[in-house]
Amino acid sequence: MSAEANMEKAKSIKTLTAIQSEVESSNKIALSVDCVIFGFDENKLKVLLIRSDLKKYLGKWSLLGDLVRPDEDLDTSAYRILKQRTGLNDVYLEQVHTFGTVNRHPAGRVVTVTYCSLINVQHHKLNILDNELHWHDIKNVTDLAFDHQQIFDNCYQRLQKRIQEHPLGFNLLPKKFSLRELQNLYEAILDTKMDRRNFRKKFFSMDFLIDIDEMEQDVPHRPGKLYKFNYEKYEKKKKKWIGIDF
Amino acid sequence: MSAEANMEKAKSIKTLTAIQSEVESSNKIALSVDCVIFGFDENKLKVLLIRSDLKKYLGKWSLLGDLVRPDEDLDTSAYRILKQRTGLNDVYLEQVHTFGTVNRHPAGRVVTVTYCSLINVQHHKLNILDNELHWHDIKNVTDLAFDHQQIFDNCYQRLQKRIQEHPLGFNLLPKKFSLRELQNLYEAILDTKMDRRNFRKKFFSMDFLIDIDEMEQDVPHRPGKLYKFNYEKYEKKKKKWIGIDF
DNA sequence: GAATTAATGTGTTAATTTTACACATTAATT
DNA sequence: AATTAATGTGTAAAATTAACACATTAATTC
Repeated sequence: MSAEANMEKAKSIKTLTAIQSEVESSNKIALSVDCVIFGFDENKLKVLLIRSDLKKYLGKWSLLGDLVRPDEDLDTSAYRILKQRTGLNDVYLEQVHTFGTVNRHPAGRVVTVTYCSLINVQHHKLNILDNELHWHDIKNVTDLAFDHQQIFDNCYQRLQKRIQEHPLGFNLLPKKFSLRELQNLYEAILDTKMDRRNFRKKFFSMDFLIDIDEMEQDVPHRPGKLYKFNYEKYEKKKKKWIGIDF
Repeated sequence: MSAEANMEKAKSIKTLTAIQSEVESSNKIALSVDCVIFGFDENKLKVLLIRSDLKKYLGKWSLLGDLVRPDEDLDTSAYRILKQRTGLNDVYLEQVHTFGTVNRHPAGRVVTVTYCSLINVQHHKLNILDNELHWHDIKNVTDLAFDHQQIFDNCYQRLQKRIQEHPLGFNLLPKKFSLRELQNLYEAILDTKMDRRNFRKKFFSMDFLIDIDEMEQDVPHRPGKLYKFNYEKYEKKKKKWIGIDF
């Protein structure tokens, strides 16, 4: 390689000290977090949306988001937003993808990091009395503000994939649940019908269900047994599996 | 809910117009892209690293990264960086995760979006003559600058997972390859030994291999048949699978 | 060039996992 | 007491994965 070529190369590869000065310059970008919050109610998978008040998207619904503060970890930011909107902090929350096309936001360049959360609708009803917030049946989620439709689709597909690898669904159910409720949830998320016997077999073989020796109450049919999720056992088993962010 | 409570709520839930003004304010963060570039050479999985010239990390190795430009899509930025470092642009490139703890970078608040790429070392030897760049055996990758060790570990684990779901490995091999080379690659990535017969059976049943009716040349043993990867067929099949970012 | 060596190339069987499928049981309702 | 609609369970077939051994080829050695 010629000296000229090396010079050329040296120019094209930015050094870290160069980056350092750039960091201090105005070479910055607004960064936001958007949360796709799934719930499960009336046997339907729901997503929590907020009404957009931006002129361009007046009347449209959008995801729950906010700018990341300069002194705030990314994950912390996601938890803050979730907390602000739902009052909840002890939930499954996972980073999904970062969206950063130049013109995705009408207010200027905003890169957004998406997080996904699964919460129990029944336990947090009080937090969504606000008119601006609403649980939407995911079947009716279309035409969101900004690129939020794309973000939602991405998260939903990811949820469909991950629920088949990990028993995340428990986060959407009450502490005590019947196997029928569990199956309804899976059928709603995956948009498919499953064989009841094979479904039960599969979950029992996973060995994450604790038989609490209680029955459903006030159901208009033969009550089913109630179970709790064995988080402890799950956490132990997770460590033995291969993967990143269990 | 009382009027006061509603006021309180209105304050805590930031409106989009509020965000708009914030976007224009100084509430911005430096955003970078870091690329974890995997290669395969001498039957070893390698990762391309650059020598850090930041005082704090003098002598340490780091990932290839650069700040995202305000007028540049995130993906575009990743491709630009890859192109700058390797001269390559037509490769598999995938966003992995975004790292954003406050103190991850000594130069200030820098949130970084990680991308992962698989390239063919043989085809791009010329681009890494630069002393500052080096292919590291992944077994010897420890103690990188910044939080790059964590980022690398994350990408490597993800690669291990994804290679089992998708035949990404072809991107690391020359256009023509033998089944032994392919298996060596998988064994290097997954750090395991596999049964040769089952491995071959599996790949043939996938039906992504084109028999080009050529044999290995200049090997010190019985030459094996050479194959090409059927990208077209793979692309077609991808569409039928469930998932996000195939 | 014959013998040796070290790799390629192939098929079957067992084990495991997944799928398909039917009937007895229970408790609420009529 | 009879009816209804759900829960709860087991088995057989099918598909997938795992284990395993020997003949073949061409380069190398003698």
